[in-house]
Amino acid sequence: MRWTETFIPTHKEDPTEAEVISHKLMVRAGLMRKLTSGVYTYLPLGLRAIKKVEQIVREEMNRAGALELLMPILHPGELWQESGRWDLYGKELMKVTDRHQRNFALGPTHEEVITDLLRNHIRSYRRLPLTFYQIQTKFRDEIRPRFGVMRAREFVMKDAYSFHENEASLDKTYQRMYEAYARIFQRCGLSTAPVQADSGVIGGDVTHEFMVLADNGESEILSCECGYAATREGARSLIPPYSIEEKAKPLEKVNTPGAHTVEQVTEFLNVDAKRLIKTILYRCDDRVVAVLIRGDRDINEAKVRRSRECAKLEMATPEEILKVSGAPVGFTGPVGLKGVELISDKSLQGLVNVVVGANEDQAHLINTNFPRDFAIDSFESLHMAQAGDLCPACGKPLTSRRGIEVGQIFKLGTKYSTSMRATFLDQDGRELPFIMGCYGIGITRTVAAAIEQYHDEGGIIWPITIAPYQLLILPLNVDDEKTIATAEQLYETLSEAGLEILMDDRDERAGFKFKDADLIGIPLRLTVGEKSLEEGKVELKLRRDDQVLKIDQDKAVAHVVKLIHKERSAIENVSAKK
RNA sequence: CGGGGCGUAGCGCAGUCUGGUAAGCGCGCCUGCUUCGGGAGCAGGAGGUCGGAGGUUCAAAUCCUCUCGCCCCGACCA
Repeated sequence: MRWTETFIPTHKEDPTEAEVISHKLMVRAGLMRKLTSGVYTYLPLGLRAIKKVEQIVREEMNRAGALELLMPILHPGELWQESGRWDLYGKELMKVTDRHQRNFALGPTHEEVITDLLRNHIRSYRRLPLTFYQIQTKFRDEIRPRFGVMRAREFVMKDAYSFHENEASLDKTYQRMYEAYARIFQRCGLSTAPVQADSGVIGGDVTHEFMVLADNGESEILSCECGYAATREGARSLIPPYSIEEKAKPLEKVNTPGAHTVEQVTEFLNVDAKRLIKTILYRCDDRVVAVLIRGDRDINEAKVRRSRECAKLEMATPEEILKVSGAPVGFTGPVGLKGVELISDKSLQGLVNVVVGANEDQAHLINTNFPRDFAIDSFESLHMAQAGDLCPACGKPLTSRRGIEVGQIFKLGTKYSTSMRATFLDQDGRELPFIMGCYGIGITRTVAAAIEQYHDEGGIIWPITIAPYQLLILPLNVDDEKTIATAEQLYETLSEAGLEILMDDRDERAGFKFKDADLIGIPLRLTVGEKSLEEGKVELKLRRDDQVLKIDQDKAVAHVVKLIHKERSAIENVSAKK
């Protein structure tokens, strides 16, 4: 492709709206433009990088035995009502109505549609297992889109769904996908870490996220030197033990005017937050559950949801709190709390003489002890993990890093097949729900993550496997006949050799073209200029280092082909061995 | 959803408080000359319903009301 015949609107200045480097560079390098909040047009250069990632994903999905199809972006509302997610998915589900006022949703993910397909067409265990995938635009009405394509509302995603007759078959496919994912990200040149995660609204029990480590990533990863790694939400950390060597004192009520947060209460009473119990009321489907946790810790709602097996979990409203506890928000406590389940995080074990809300306006109880003053129905791990907690695998402290989630795989089980009555007949003629798995990769986010990982002050440094072009030919002075003739000839010969080439044939000054070359980050650059041509040479340079290699004109083709091969295999052979 | 900020030329911004030759700057774009190996110089030029609607006024980018869009922070931990 000739620069003058394509569309690469580069910019010298950062766009004001961009915060993170990948967003800035994707705009500056002419990869994309914003249409509206969280929605982008991918320009030719950006689209080429996206297509490269897609192709790698496609190859690896096919290799793993998945079948490509393409599902609609517009989903009938009934399908989502059937699975229960019409109400449960949340506001991110973009709902629309057609001219007949029929309800539709823009697909944020496709479990419903694929399950509907399978239930209509697969009746026998003999056809299982089956895995389908698609690469398609998704829409999620994010509460706050940001960081460009990293948290967009409209984005390209690969999603795959597998169907099985039993757990063993699901395990096998899950493992296969896990390995495919590792290969995909390696082939994209990315270093990723698989971590244990929470399954959120998708559902299911076992799930891993693939993270690209990046300082400004949105997700916090807790990891241990033993190899354990999990997201903050998914971590099963242990809280360092804290016990108090004190005799139980008599229960006492104290006035705590105006103190309705942990901070205010601890300050008012001059006690450590660890000696306070927070009592949080949740509406869990149709019942109310009180969750107790030590004052210095936060609750992991995903754990509560799983523990109570409820579909919808929300904090109780102030009205509900008043009704249940008899006191306004800020004074709830476990003593005398009636009509609710009382579950506790394990962080309460070992506590003596603690502070709790009195279920009375402007009052707390001190020197509370259990089971003397109240009973706890069960002790479970319900806390949000944090750095410094202990590794569930080996007991050493966990450390915190940040990452960008580029892929996630789930064992769904029968969540959707049961609610949507998608069944097959096993060999004994029994009707059973499909056992499912699902597997996503954020394609556009992967491109952004690659830029986060590979850039310098000058711009992007594409890994060659996902670069929009492999080689940039840069004739310095397009008015010089010899220069342009040489460049044209190299362009032609190397194109015939199968290389993807961009030639900067613009009539611009050298410095200008060099700056743009660095900005758009094509991995190899072949500079053709009068000075070197006098010696019969052209100049070959890798974007990622500073060395300029002067090579004989007639050896240039062979050299370039060899170097590209070398660059590719540096990335791809690693994955081949794994 | 709450709070804050911003909408003026393709991009980045000043001007708004204090209404009146305040429609301006830099980059980019067009023409010409010079220059030509890391975002050139000079000269000339094109380009704006000042986000939109309504209002106040002799007069509105500027004041008032409404509205739309964009960005940032926060979002119930008792």
